[in-house]
Amino acid sequence: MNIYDVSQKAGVSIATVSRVINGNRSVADSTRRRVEAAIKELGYEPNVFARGLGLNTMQTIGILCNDSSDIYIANAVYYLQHFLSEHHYDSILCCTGNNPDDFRKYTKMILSKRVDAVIYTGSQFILNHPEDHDNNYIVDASKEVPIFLLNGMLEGENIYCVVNDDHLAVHDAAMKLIRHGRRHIVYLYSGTTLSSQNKLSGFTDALNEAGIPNRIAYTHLGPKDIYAAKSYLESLYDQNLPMDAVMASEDTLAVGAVKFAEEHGIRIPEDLEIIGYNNSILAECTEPELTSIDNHVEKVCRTLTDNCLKVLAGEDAPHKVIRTADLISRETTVN
Amino acid sequence: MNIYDVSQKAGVSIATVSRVINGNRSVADSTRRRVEAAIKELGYEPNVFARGLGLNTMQTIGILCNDSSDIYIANAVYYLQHFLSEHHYDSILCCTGNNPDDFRKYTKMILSKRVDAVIYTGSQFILNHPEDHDNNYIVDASKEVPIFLLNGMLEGENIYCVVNDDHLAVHDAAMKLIRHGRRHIVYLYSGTTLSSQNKLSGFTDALNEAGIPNRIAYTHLGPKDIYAAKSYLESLYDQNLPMDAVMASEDTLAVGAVKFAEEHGIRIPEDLEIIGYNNSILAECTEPELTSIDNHVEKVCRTLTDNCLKVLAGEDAPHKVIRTADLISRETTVN
DNA sequence: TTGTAAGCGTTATCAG
DNA sequence: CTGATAACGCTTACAA
Repeated sequence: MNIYDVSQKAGVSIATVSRVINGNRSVADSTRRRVEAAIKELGYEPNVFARGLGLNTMQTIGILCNDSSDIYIANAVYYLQHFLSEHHYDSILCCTGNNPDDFRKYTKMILSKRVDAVIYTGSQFILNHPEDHDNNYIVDASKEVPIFLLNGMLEGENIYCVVNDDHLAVHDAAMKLIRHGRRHIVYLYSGTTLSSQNKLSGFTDALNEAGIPNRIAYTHLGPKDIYAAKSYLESLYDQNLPMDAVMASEDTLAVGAVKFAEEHGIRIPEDLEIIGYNNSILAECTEPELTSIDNHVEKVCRTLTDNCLKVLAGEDAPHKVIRTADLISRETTVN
Repeated sequence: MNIYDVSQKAGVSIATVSRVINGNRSVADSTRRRVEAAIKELGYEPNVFARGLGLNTMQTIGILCNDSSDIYIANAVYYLQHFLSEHHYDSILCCTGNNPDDFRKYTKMILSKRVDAVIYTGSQFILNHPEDHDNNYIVDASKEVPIFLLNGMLEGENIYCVVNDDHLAVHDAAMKLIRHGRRHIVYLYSGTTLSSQNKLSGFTDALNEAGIPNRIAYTHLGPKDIYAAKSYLESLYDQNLPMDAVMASEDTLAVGAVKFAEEHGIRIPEDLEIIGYNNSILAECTEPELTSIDNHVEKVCRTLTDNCLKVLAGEDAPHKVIRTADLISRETTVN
């Protein structure tokens, strides 16, 4: 079953069939109808390989992420795939893990599949040693296909970024705590990605602006470490260090803070306010429920895929979109 | 840059280059080395489209799921993609939603991409009205490529299933509660999938075996409805119906049960035991932490991909693998 | 508006 | 063991 069968059935040449399939204008209406009927009747589907050979595209987008089982990433992947499929683009998913050496490897792999674009989901893909040309793997890739970064920033002619203003979000949340009179705020974070750094600097900037001595304690934990967060806070507690609020770069870490407070009879939010990040379902699981920063994954993904579709259609798109996140107040903060 | 360039550089014909690329035995070692050197030097990568055209395969597996943002599914997708990529298979991800009409549509779509196999992740793909030939869309697909069902059961020559014994897991967990003296167990569940039905019947069978009048209350909620679960329990409570344990088909629903108990000053586990399902991270977020049934997603996925790779290599594989789940005891049950 | 025919870059079948 | 050469199924100048 191929294009010849259709052409025979419709009594036209394969060129005409091809034109109909590709929505080419110059086909007489009557001919078009005849061909469409033949296609339908035979249940014909063009061979994607042959099509790809001719067009050098397969309507497929490569989605790279470090770990699609992470709640935040899983949501992002879901929305990306969903929005792209609305426009008849398929998604090839590839998880790289967190080893930067693998970023280049998987980028090459996905490019070798001749995807039409690559989406990097998560700021860990942006490495921080410019002198080592660490990010060249992305720049190189951008010479082949347009590149889209979700929560990553990189300049480049063929590179398009959508980022959350993590700095601002954390800054404002910290300011809120400071206005509540909190002076001993612990910041828990994980990783050293661009996003992590922005969040952290948002926090320290807020303290500095408020003239609070920047002797806050903070540490570096894994992204899923509820218990590491809890025991870190316990170690501070055991040292009798004052602590009246906790901010976290991930909801998981904030969950650890809730557990810590509960175990030590510390009242939330009276004695300890807690703010998480991502506004994931975890924020609704704890008691009291977590106040958390929501960066609107769905909208971010929509913006990114809109840009992607524009670029693929040959239109212009902004190289840099900055979105703001919102604080969702629940029960671990005052008010 | 194509196979001709390589052949020229190596001073051989394209046929020989092709043989080297495909690991064909009948190439002299010296020739092979020469070709490999040329490939390396030129950084040549075969064109996947042309390759696909010739071989009619692209080393790609289609993964269908209803919603990849669901924690359980996200984990499954992660492991599937990961294990397949270890064997140089790429994954096309496609989320169908929960409308059965779309199952056929997306199946067709993914088949039109000429994937080498299709994996259906989740039991909702198995519909329950045999008289309507509801599942023919899978059977039809199995005529084109091998089909793998994760947590779904369907007979068929080219269909391979890996399922958890949900019935047994829930049955045993219920028995445990009964042994603890619980007589008023509420079962919360979501959906009407095969898996849901098995869980439910495991529950009712246990009650029957124990001679407990099967006047348990249970209800039908969305899979992510923490609050629906909570308010459903509240409605029972308001009616003064006795209740000394809650079992749930999803951790989210069990989280709702914890919230309910907390709000009404009901002691866990003394007055109310609670058992969730999936042993997700949610089980670790509540206080007390949830006892939950773990069905070992990673191993299930490993078994499935092992089978898949075998079948694609032309080897035999079992059409039906049944795995057992384990109860992970935490703080919402006695002992 | 339509058809002819030349690619696209492989793999696979023959001969040699 | 190696090389011509015919598929593979489609797109797209170029002609008509």
